[in-house]
Amino acid sequence: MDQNARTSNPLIRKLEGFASLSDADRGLLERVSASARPIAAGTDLAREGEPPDGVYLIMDGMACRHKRSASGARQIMAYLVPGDLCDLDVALLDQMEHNITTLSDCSVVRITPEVVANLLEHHPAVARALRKSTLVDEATLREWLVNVGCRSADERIAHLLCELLLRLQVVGKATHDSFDLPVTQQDLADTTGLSSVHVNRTMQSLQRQEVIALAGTSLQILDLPRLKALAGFKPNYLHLGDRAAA
Amino acid sequence: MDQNARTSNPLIRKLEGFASLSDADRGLLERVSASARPIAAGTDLAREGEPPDGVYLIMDGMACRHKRSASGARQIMAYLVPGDLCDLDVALLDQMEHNITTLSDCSVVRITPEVVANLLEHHPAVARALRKSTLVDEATLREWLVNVGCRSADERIAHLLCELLLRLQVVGKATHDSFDLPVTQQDLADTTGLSSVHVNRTMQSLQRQEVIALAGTSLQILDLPRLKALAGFKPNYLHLGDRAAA
DNA sequence: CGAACTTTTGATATCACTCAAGGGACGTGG
DNA sequence: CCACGTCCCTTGAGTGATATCAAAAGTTCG
Repeated sequence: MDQNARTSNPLIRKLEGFASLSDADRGLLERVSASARPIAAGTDLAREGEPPDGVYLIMDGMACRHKRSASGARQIMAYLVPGDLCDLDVALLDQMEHNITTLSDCSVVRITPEVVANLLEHHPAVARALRKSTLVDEATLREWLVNVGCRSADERIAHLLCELLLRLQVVGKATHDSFDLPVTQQDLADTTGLSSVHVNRTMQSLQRQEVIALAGTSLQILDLPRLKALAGFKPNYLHLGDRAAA
Repeated sequence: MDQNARTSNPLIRKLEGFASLSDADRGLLERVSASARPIAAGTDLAREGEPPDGVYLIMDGMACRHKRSASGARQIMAYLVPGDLCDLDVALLDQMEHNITTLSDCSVVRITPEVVANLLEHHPAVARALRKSTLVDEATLREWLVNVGCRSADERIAHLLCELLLRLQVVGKATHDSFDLPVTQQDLADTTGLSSVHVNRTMQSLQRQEVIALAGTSLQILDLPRLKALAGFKPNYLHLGDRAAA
């Protein structure tokens, strides 16, 4: 089943880690994800206060969930990377209570509620994988709360980078030790609950320690064991099973 | 349908806000929740690293999800109040990646995966309500991330209290302006990412301003508009619809 | 080539933390 | 019924991590 995982389709790669898919399942997912459209950076896919408009699947690039507090500060609550899709059951809600916005140029599929319902009802393996994937998204959100609630600035940044490396590796968007991080330091600040100035200093410190190297938007992890140790990173919440070896 | 909501069953009260239930649905839920057992404060219902053991439903008291960071700090990631139930699909996971522990003496129902599956497959209105309820739990988690990521100490505490008042009102566990808060200041600290000393000072300040009054574990909101304003509280994430009037 | 955005740097400020000790409240056992 | 232990709340003093402010230096792109 692993040779099949060598598809370049990030959704299929991810879901195969959560359930064994049949050729028919894979074909179906291939067809569902074929209608990806390019979306420019900074585009809202969903807006707070508006009714949800279907389920979005990211095929390339990065997007995020975020909202603003009453005082105007922005909090990013999730990164959506290739293979991620937002809220299977979102159609049940009248209103979004947060925004979904692309952070970089993206390739995105909009899946209608009908197609989602069909997947969930008539394709049990896919349904299981999708539900499991949703549980992992929730676990990730909880881990982010731990990140902001409990960890120091250095730990927060290190933890975020560990997580991204693993998640991107799973869908074939990271090599052994590097990946593209197409977000500003302000975005990282709004993700980690820090100021952008402090994110800058923290990233510099990690570079001076030769734990990471940054060239443009390309991030290389020079010393992953060290980065994990700094972060106190335990990958169990991603429920990757044996894929967590990395 | 509102006269029916006057049941004292917190699960039914909550779910009726999310979908119209038939008498049969209500009867079924009544039967499911009839087997509540008393559980002492400080008991683990689920432990990190262990396989999940079914779905828990809180009928009375308060429990929480929490985990410890590598450095030993505890983060509480959710409060479970009467009517709340944890992760419908949790049976899909091999391992818990967080703990669920009672904060006070509780009355708890363990629902087997089979019963959950039956509810989801054969009782569409109940299934819709349960799924919607899960979406609200997620939205609440996101709001908590905003709370720790963006807000000052006073705002965090005020926001938490606003949320609890509303959630407890929905299930009939709060009067117009007061409810029981059976948690220590250390618990509140681990919830909000503050130190217990600072929680103490913040609570005192809210009392001095005559926004709240605390007598033992009983909390009274003296000036709800003020408390909401302090918190920048917007209840939309709870998806209460017209019940959010409070 | 200029405008807009992002990164970087330095100086200063502050909110919340830590440490440490005292005072209640509550329960248990003598 | 009192003594004692434990847990929680409270207070004060000192500290520190991170924020804020402001400006300069890069970068990107039309």
